[in-house]
Amino acid sequence: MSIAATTPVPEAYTPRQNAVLESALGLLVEGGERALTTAGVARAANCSKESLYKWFGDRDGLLAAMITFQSSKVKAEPRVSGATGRAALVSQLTGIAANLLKVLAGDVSLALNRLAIGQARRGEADLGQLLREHGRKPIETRLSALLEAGRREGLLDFADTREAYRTLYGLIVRDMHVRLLLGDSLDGEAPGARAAQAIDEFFRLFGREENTGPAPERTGAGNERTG
Amino acid sequence: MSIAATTPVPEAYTPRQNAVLESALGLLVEGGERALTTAGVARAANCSKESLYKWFGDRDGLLAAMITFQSSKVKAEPRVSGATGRAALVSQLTGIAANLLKVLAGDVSLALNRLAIGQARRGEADLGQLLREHGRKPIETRLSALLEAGRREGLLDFADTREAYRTLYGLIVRDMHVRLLLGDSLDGEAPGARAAQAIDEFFRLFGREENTGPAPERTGAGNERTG
DNA sequence: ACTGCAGCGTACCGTACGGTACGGTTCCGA
DNA sequence: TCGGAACCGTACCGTACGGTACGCTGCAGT
Repeated sequence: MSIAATTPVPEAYTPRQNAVLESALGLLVEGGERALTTAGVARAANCSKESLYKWFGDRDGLLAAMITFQSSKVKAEPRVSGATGRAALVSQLTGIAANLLKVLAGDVSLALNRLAIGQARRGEADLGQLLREHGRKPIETRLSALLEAGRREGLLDFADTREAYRTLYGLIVRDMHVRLLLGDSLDGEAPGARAAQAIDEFFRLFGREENTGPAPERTGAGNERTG
Repeated sequence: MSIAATTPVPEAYTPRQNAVLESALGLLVEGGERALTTAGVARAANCSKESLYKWFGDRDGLLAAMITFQSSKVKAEPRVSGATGRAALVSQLTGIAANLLKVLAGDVSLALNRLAIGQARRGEADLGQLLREHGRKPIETRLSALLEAGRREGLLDFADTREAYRTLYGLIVRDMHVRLLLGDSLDGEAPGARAAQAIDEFFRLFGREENTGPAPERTGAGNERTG
């Protein structure tokens, strides 16, 4: 409950601490949570347990620091380009979608999500909230901004941004994330192809046909799918 | 690794063992995995640890038994009605979707998924595989059968059943499952409304418009293809 | 009534882990 | 050169947990 409070202010760690967090993440990606013992982290990072406790205060503090550290690494997202038009919107959405799939399927992301989920209980959800805040909020804000821009341009038509975002998320990710979390391996499922298809489906649901050229839905032209 | 092998054949437990598994599930729903100690289960179920080990062989065996037991409880699904036509298909799909949402959001399901996910590692995924086998496979087969029936009736149009199923799953569940697993609480999001909307969206993607009109009874009519 | 079995409750063991303490070393500023 | 701070490595402590052993009770079969 005091995860956000244990770290007083710094929020940015020294290079040495970053290295320790890095090897801790490696340890987590390998053997899972049970491999993430304080002694193990100290041994893997060539540091002392005493330093660990001094820097992160607690084992939970270490876990929280690992999450914020990892999210800070992924923050290197480029800004949205100012281009307008349907093609630009589709391109940007597809890029974000593919990136989302790639991130979600990454080893470190999966390990951290497994850690937070395994930790979560009914009410208390320490790491889960932290992970949602640092991992999912950014994606949501970026996608939502893009959707609303598309709506302002008259390319998209939806009432509730959050609802539209969630549907888009569902079309992109489907059950892939939970399957991966449960240990399944995604067979083929190239991120790029899936992203493009999801964006296409999203436009068929929320696109304004006047701007899409040959309106597919009303004319019964058919929605051919390629599996 | 020997989860499926530890239980020799029975697969069905005595009432006493069922009661023990029930209280173990209750213990898991409450305090999470760390509350699920062998001593705790024995105390909560008024049985001895020795009996626990005799019945389930191992702590992992107990966990696996909890999963199979819980899935056997949910197996009380009614068969599909033989009714045909678009309305009947929509009704059945909506019912299954709402039921899926309700099950996924259930306390026991969430607790077991958290347990299996927390346990899962890169390669090894003991409980995860078991959960996928007993929890997700049934839903997939039922929904897939329904989708293919709709396609045979000319109500739906898709090439790959598995792909269509996954998109439907994404439309229904979206990010709700992972959010719940991470400890978030679904704000409003009534299962019925979400299910109906998801089915509607699915039909807008994969429905054949020619048949959306009043087609009340169509006993096994073929696929008339226009154009 | 006798016997054996299933099961409860408890005690016990070994290990593993979170957390702390301590000595030794390096490095930096005075 | 000195003092101290940071830190490494290791040893140590208490506890908690998985797993086993043992004594006792109740019940079925004969």
